Order: sequence, then structure tokens, then C-alpha cells
Amino acid sequence: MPRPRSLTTHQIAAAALTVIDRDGLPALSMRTVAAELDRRTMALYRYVEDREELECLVVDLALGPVLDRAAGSSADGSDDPPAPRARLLALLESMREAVGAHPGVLPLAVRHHGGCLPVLRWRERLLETLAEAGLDGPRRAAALHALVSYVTGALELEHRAPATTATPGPAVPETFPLLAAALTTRAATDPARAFGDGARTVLDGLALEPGPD
Amino acid sequence: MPRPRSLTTHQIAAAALTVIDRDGLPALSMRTVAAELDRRTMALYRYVEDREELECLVVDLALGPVLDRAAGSSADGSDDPPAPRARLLALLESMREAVGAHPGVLPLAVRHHGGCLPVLRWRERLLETLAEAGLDGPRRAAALHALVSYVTGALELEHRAPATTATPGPAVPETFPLLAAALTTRAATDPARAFGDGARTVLDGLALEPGPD
DNA sequence: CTCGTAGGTGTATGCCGTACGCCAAAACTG
DNA sequence: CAGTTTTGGCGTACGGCATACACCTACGAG
Repeated sequence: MPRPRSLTTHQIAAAALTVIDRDGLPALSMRTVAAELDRRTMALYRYVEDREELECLVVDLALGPVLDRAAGSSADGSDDPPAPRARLLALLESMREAVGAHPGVLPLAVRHHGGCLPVLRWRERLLETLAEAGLDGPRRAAALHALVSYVTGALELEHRAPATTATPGPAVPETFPLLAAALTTRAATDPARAFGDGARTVLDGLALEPGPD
Repeated sequence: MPRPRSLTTHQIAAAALTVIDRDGLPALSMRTVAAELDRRTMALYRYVEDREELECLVVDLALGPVLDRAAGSSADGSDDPPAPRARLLALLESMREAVGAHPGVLPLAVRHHGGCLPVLRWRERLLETLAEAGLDGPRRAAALHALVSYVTGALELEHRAPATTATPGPAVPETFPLLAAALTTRAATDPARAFGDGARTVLDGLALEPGPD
């Protein structure tokens, strides 16, 4: 009986993501998203409760393909199944790729890190693989905490790095020589390689068993 | 010759920190900080360029005592100097304590993570200790990246955790059994212990040399 | 064709950061 | 002690934000 809806939450999330990718996260507002959809601001409130819910939709959309590249725990038909360690690394890197495709949503993903389905699926996959690597419940929880912490921090550092390059004013190189050298090294390092190296470091610390078979 | 200043940037930062600690980060605004100092809003602009500079002042103030507890690399007079690994752990935990004293500033610290002097000092200490542990330049930079990433992510997770507890709606326990178990384990774990365990995991992965002597 | 539900919109409120201009306080100058 | 000038404090105002509320109208069911 009622007038049908002319929008979907998916369209709204896509519009918001377009705004973020084009103009940056600060440009995200109910007004800009509505304009992207050729609607007036208040029309959005027929679809989302408030701005926070819209942000959750964007995170869900942007992080949806997080598991597309990673094989995960399911059988993939290949005759040489990768070791749990390799699959864990692939899972971590798949999260980096998903965030890298839409760097602007990272602060949103961190803020709503609990209520996002793709992230929950990704964590479950992580735990499954940790279980296959021979870790029991408590060790799995600790390993998950270490891995998620590393990924969260590494991505945050990677995508806020431009601000770091600008030295705050006082003579940094003389006062902090080691830091200056480390920053130089970091500037010359491929971000993907730096991420992977750190991930391997954490994995080394987990003392995984060699493999399932 | 001119009229003297009646405020200091330190007082302004302290007022802002008071607001954050009492009413939370969302309550921080030029107006609330000015009110805390019994001034009108615009008076603050004689001392800070804009809100961002005020935020940097708050971060500097809140994170100032980050090195107070950690012995660092200087001689501390004790007849049993701790191993580099123990000092690294102490440095990481000192950052956790500093942030824990003012959890509200964490998002600000992450946003301005490059231009904050206490953080630069803390990182330099980290690098000094890594050097004493026998790591050369490139390995130091990689180790710093791993450690800072872990600390950043772990603190972010620890202080945003309340939002995680609230399950987003759909049946999480059945769909993500391992995650549900891990969340239960995590809820029953002392945050300080969880942080330390993760930190030790990363340190294990760094393959440090036994000691300087 | 009629009617009621619900989608789209206009308006308004109260926040926010901050640009601009005024005034008075205070310290140096004579 | 008076004048000058520099500058700190403040009032006002503007544009942008999220969003509450009321209005109207397009649409499908009957």
C-alpha cells in the first residue's frame, strides 16, 4: 500500500564511500551523501537512524571483500594446501588490501570495530586457522589479540604516515638520531613489505606448530 | 611594554585534559575549555592557532610522563641492570600506563602521532634499547614498526572495547563460535596481562640477542 | 477514483570552529 | 605623572554540522 522506497542502504553506503574516496573522510556528512544521491539531507533519515549507522554501513561495504583473496580454512582444491602460518599471513594481508582500497574508512573501521560483519568473519577465519595450527582456546584468544592489535596499529600508522613526515619543528635529527635514521629507512621501504615483515615477526612470536599433517 | 599574558599554554592543556577526563573526548571544544578557565571562547585563540594545536598540547601533556617509570637506557645505579628485553617490555608498558591515565586522549594521540615530543622521546628510547640488543639499523627500524604498531593497536582495542561487548544484533555465538569463545576469554582476562602477553609475543618474534654483557 | 500510508522535504534548533573588530589594560616613554 | 602603543580579552557573526518536527504529496490497495 505505501509509497515504495527509491533507495537502498547499499546505495547509500556506496554514495558515502564515493564521497570518502573522492573528497576524504572529513568531507563525509549527511549533506554530502544526500547530494551524491540527488536527495535532500533529511531523506537519508528514512533509511538510517543517524550518522553512526551510516558509518557502519560504509565500513561493512568497504571491508566486505576482505576475505576474497585469502583462501581461509576451507578446502581450495589445490593439491598443496598452504601451511597455517602462510594462511594467517594471507589473512592479515587481505585485511591490509581491503583497507588500502579505501584508506579513508580506516578511522571509521577502528571506531566501529565491534559491530562490523566482515571483520567478525575475518576474525573467525583467523581463529579457525590458529586452531588448525594447534593452539588451544586461551592461546588462540591471546594470539588473536596480538594479531589484531598489530594489524590495527600497522594500518593506522601506514595511512596516517603523511603527517609524520612533517617534522614538528625543533631539530629532530640531532635530538633523536636513531629515530631520524629509522624514519629514513621507513621512507625507503615498500609499505607492503614493512607490513608483511611486522606480521611475520608477530607470527614468529606465536610459536605455531609446523602444520596440520 | 605590552599587556602581559594571563594564561599559559600549559594551563590551557591542563584545562582541556580536565574536560576530557571528566566529560569525555566528545565534550572537548574550544567553548568547554574556555569555560573551564573562566574565559570566553575567543580568548584561547591568543594562545593557540586552532583546535588542532590545542589537541597537540593535550597529547603532549597527557603523554609527558611516559618515560617516568621506565628505566630506559641510562644507567640507573642498580647493581643488576635489566636485560634489553625487559627494558623494552617496561617501555611498552609505560606507554600503556600513560595512556591508561587519560584514555580519552588516545584518539588524539593517534591522530597527531608524529608531532608529539614525548612520543618521539619514547621511540628514541625504544631504538636505543633495540640497538643495545644487537639490532642494526634496518632491523631496528623494522622492530620499531612492529612494536609501535602493536602498542597502538592494542591500546586502541583496549579502550574501545566497551563497544565490542555489545553484540551487533545477529546471532554471533552460533555463527562465530570461536570468536564468541575468544571474547569470553578476553572478558575474563586482566587487560594489563593481555597487553603484556601480546607484547612478549612480539618481542619473542624479534629474535633479540641475550644481552649487552 | 478514492484514500491512507509512508517517503521526501522545508524549516528550525543548538551545537561546532573561527574570522573580524572593538575596547581596555598595562608597560614603556616623555 | 600623563600619553602612547601594543596586545590580551571579548562580542558578534557566519557557515557548517546533526537532527527533531511538521508538512505535503506520490503512490499502491481497494
